[in-house]
Amino acid sequence: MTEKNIDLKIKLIHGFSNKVRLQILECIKEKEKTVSQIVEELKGNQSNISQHLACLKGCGIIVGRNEGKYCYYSLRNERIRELLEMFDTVLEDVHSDVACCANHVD
Amino acid sequence: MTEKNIDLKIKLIHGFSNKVRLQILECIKEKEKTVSQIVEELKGNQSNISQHLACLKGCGIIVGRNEGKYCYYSLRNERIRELLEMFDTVLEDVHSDVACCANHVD
DNA sequence: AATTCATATTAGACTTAGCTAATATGTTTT
DNA sequence: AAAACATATTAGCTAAGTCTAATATGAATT
Repeated sequence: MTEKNIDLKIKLIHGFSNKVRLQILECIKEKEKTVSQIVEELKGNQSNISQHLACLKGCGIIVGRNEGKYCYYSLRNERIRELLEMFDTVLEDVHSDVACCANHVD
Repeated sequence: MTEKNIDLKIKLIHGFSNKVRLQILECIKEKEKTVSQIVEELKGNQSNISQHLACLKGCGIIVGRNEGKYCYYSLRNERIRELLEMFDTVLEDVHSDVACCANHVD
């Protein structure tokens, strides 16, 4: 793996490593939604959500589609969905250990 | 997904979202290694590597095994390896999508 | 039992990520 | 063309993550 590739990989994974972003992904997992729908469902701050959407888009995790004044976001493809499911699977394995990771703040 | 579970999920994913940690994982992917072997191979700082190992361990991504004065680290299980491979697969997608999407900005 | 070796921990500086509030851009609606 | 609406961008602040250097712990060697 090249230096450049590992940087891209970090960028990709980083896209998943935030609560708001994970919630956005859960939110649009089944079907595309507009920014305001996401803001509404997550009870979030519009600016904040918009920034996270930009991040997810920049990471290649989601895609945006403009329609008039709305912008619909959805997962980029099926593999992203599979990856999300894989996280859940691994999480089941790992459940108890993660709970005591000292390197993170709750 | 419960509130608590989503936090655990973030912690797990966070474990993968750092260059040094990804390099460590690549390094021990095939077989267990001692801390000093990892430090040597990555040409890294001992303290730094040790902290990242603690993080990976705390996230349930790797396990440590003491043998005398040495400590051997390895991937926790096969699922972790699969997840690592999944990242590469998804990364390829992102690459190829980007490659054939004229509208994409860097 | 003193020294060396392998690893872990701590402290402090530095960097990056994330948040909110304010403002800008662009598109409909009136 | 003005107002309302949807989304994006920017600025400034705070919190969290990461690094290095120094020190501690604990096992093996002498």
